[in-house]
Amino acid sequence: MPRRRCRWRSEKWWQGEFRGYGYRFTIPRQIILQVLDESKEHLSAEDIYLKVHQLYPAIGLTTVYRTLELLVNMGLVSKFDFGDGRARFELSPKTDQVSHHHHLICTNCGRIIDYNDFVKEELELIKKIEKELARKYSFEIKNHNIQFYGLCDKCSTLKK
Amino acid sequence: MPRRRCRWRSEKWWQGEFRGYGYRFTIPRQIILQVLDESKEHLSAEDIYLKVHQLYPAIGLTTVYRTLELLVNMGLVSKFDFGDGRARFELSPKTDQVSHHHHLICTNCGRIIDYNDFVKEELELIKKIEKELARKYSFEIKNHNIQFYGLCDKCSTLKK
DNA sequence: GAAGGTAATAGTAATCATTTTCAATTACAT
DNA sequence: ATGTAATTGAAAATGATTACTATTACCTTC
Repeated sequence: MPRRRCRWRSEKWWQGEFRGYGYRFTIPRQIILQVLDESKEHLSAEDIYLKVHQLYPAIGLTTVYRTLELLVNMGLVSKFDFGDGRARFELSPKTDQVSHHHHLICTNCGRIIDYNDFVKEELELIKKIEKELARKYSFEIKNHNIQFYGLCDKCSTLKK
Repeated sequence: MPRRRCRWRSEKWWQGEFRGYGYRFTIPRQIILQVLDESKEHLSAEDIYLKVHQLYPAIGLTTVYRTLELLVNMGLVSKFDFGDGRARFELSPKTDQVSHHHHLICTNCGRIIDYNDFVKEELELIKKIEKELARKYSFEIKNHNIQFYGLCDKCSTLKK
């Protein structure tokens, strides 16, 4: 089992990222990144707030929202909508802690399955599409989102 | 120029769809489908309500929401989230009034561009992925969603 | 063709995630 | 150490969507 480094104590690679943008690397920002780094799940803003709050009760929900927005703009975090009325957040794959993946969403129970089968093929096609669309529509593509909706095994059998 | 048939006067093919589900084909439902059929844009619930309201002021916003939910469940309408906090609705491609397409979303101005370049290739890959994921995760895929985020030509040049 | 029963509707009020406001605090360059 | 703009937290505001309730439209059965 790989030993987990205590990332948030040492000078973090994120810190440089903040400096580059001219942002301060404050405690709330550190803690929020730490929480995102530690749980690979698809956390809502409130989920994150609750975890952050355990580590650092002084950090408020507003700050969580504000920080997440910042991180999304910086490209460190990806924001998703799975159709349940609340946004979800994950560290971006470019942070290389996380492998590139997409999502299966059960429209019945809300379960989310990450998959990375075919991601290579998907990414190849996406790259090709991006290039063509950039040319045709003069559109500068920064990001993409692929998701499948349907019924997970449990809900699928339940409905029969 | 193809002559537009006056679809909502004649017995509409939708009507049968409703009967099949055991739902009534009421005036609000007709009008909402008509509005969706006439404007190929990406309308929010309120956009739809305003258009519906011009044709039939008695129809309320609640009914619009309820009907859209019904239509989405029936598969006649697709629901999208473009990240601006309100859902958007379009007639589904399966209604064959609309060609299958995906979306480019400008994260700066919110402009939406429909594209159907590469859709054939996308659909082929998607079909392959669906089959594999269905097997591997016992997941019954009903639908998919592909979108690209970035900057449209105007916003891209503005930022330089 | 009328009565009865259920589905569908409108309007209002409530909900709930997310933003805004604003005064107080803090990071960090000097 | 200090000044200053960036950052923060609490409370209030916002805005899309949903719940509730009384009413109405439609279909069936007689």
